[in-house]
Amino acid sequence: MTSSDDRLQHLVGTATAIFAERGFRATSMRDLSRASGMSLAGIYHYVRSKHELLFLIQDQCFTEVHAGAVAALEGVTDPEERVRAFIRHHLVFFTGHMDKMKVLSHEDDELEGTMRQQVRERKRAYVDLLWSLLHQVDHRPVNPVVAGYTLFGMMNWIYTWYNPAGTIRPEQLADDVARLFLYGYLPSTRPAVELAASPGG
Amino acid sequence: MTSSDDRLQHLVGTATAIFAERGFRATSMRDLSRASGMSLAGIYHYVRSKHELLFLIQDQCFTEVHAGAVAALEGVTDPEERVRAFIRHHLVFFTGHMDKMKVLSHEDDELEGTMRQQVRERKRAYVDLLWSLLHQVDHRPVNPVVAGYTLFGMMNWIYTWYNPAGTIRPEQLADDVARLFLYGYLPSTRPAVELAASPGG
Amino acid sequence: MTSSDDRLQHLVGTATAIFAERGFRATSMRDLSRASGMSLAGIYHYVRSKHELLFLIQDQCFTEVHAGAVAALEGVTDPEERVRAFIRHHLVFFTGHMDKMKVLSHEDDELEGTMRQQVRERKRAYVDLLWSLLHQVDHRPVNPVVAGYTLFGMMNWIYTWYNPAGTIRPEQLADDVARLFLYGYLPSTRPAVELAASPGG
Amino acid sequence: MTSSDDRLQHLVGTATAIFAERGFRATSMRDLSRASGMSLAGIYHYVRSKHELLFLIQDQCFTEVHAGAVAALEGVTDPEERVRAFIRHHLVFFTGHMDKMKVLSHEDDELEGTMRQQVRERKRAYVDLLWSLLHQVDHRPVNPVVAGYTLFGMMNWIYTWYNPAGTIRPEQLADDVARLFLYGYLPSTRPAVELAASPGG
DNA sequence: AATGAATGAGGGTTCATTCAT
DNA sequence: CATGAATGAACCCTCATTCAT
Repeated sequence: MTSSDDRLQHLVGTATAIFAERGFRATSMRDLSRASGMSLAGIYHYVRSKHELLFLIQDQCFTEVHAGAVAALEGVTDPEERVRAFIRHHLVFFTGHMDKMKVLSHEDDELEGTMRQQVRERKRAYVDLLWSLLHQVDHRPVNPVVAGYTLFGMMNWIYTWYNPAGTIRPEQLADDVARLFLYGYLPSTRPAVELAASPGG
Repeated sequence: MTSSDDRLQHLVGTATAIFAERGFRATSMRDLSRASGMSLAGIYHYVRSKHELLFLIQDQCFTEVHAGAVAALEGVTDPEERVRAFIRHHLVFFTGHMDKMKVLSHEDDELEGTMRQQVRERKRAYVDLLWSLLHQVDHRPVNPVVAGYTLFGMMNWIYTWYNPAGTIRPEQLADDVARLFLYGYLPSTRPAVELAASPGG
Repeated sequence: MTSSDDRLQHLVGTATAIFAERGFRATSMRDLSRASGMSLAGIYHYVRSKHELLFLIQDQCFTEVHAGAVAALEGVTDPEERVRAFIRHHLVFFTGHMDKMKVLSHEDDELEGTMRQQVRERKRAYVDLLWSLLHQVDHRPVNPVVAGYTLFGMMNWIYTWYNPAGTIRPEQLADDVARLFLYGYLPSTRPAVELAASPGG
Repeated sequence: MTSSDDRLQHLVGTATAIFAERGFRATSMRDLSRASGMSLAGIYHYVRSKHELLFLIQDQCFTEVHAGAVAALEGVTDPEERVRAFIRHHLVFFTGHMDKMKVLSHEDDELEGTMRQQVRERKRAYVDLLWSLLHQVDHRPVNPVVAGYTLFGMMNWIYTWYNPAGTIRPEQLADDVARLFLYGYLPSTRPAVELAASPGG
């Protein structure tokens, strides 16, 4: 027996998959009807509009990652470790939900009015969390705004290339990204070498 | 007197702006007609379809950045410097053409058939160029695929947040990103510390 | 209360009339909308495309005439009489459905793919029926293919000139055509033979 | 060097072929432009409209067959022989010009106004010619209108099935049709009369 | 709760034709 | 003569949504 709420979640899940695959605009309510097995009119019992479906996806997802990140940070005290934990959680979460990630990133601009606002707020809360973590770490003098967005870029861009069924494991991906963000692509960096070399060799 | 080619370029330019603003699918040919000042049917003298317009934008743009990158690398021999030059060119170019960047990134999946293929090839050539640069630099043992895509993520994500009219200058942005990618967010000392600490660790 | 099927048949009927009057290509879906009293979009609830409407007309009609012909032949054993029965049925049927006849004849080449194929098959079954009747009658040594097509020409051409509201009754038309096909325009023929055989010639 | 008139005739010829193949309505001026090698606007130097092109085809063609029929009848005095001559000419002419035949038959209703009227008159003259021939032959008591249209049906229907490149020679086709029309499909009868008449013939 | 039926608005594209050059 | 460029009107069809049942 499926409850009304189950049916809504089934719908939201189907929508996530199809929006991710085809794009929000390119998906018709008929597509959703077909894919979800619900009648076209039936969908409107659970949702006021196509846009509300998108809203639900994005709202739920931001709420979920945010809560997940908070949980992942619990007990971690070292600032650098906390950044690493955030990165690891973000990537493990989204490599497991590539479709949500795509819908979040790609359909970022489709909502309007109240829905838009609420999603924006949820998103801001999540972004602000990373922001605060970055501030608490002793860092290279780069623009912190740039650093934050850059890190999100590193992580979120994976929706364009990462294949969860491929050889790269999510944890490994997370480690690589964390290492790249924290220490950079070059080996132990030049300054470090200089420092290490100066006193005792 | 405007030549036929000028008119086409005007059209492509208008389309780039509107596609970037509203998205390819959300833009109607009537929108383009209005914005370009050409009649709806007149557009079809220069372009076989709405998709061809997208194709022209993407094809031209990839051709252009690729040529620009090659030019920017000319005379630069140090491997690390070459990576930096690539990053700087990419970011200076795209901060000056945010709309193109958005259309390239956001409408990456709209084309089909031959057009898709050709754009894919142009893109590959450009990506491969960065790939080769990364290989020639002595680097931290991270998955090179991950490193390349991650760098593109850092750079391309700017279409979601960077405001060319704001306070961050393109060159400064480029420097920050390059530094972040090459040396990481943490201050240079850190690896040295690890090294120093290892004997006792 | 009109059932969904009634509405479809109403639509098919309207389409038959207008396609016959104006031609398939010259008829717009808006014309059909106007004439049927259904909204433009509403039409697409019953039919996938304008071509499907044409398909339905042709498919139903060939199915109908074929069944009618088979019924008309029932119990008729004399080969010559069977040919006559076929002719009579064909002409009585189509003089009563001039619009269908026109759409069948005039729009014979508009369909493509599966629809075309299916209509072709239905048509072939009907034509083959006449073919077999002609073979079973003792006949003048003319090319049988020519004879068959010629007879269809005699009958089908009426869509270009026959007026059901005029003075010529369908049955009379059928008799005339049957007599022309079987005995020819010139007198003599069988009576002539009888005459020749008679004593006083 | 091609004269202006040659160019027009080239255009009319091309149009005939394409109208026959695709239908008048389904043929665009661009199709004609492509097929004729003339520019789209250039066509309008020779012709006021697409409809005028159809008019020229039909007008010329009816004029031509009519003149041909008159010539074919010259010197033939026997009424029955005259009917046969008409049939033979009609079929030999049109098997050699299948495309014209199709355009004449299939696009019979496209013209309007003066053009329509003039074509109608030319057609009437030609039809009346057959009419008069049929009246002068001693015939079976069928409705003469029916007989005339029926004969045209026998002959004109060939545009739906006859293949000039096939095995049936035009002359043979003409003989078969003439025999069918004059003597009918059933055997002998008639020859018996001829036999009976021969002693004194 | 669920759905078949219905629709106004709008989508991309093609058309016959005109006109400046 | 010839043509590239241009366009208003119209094409078939799809859309998100509503409503009677």
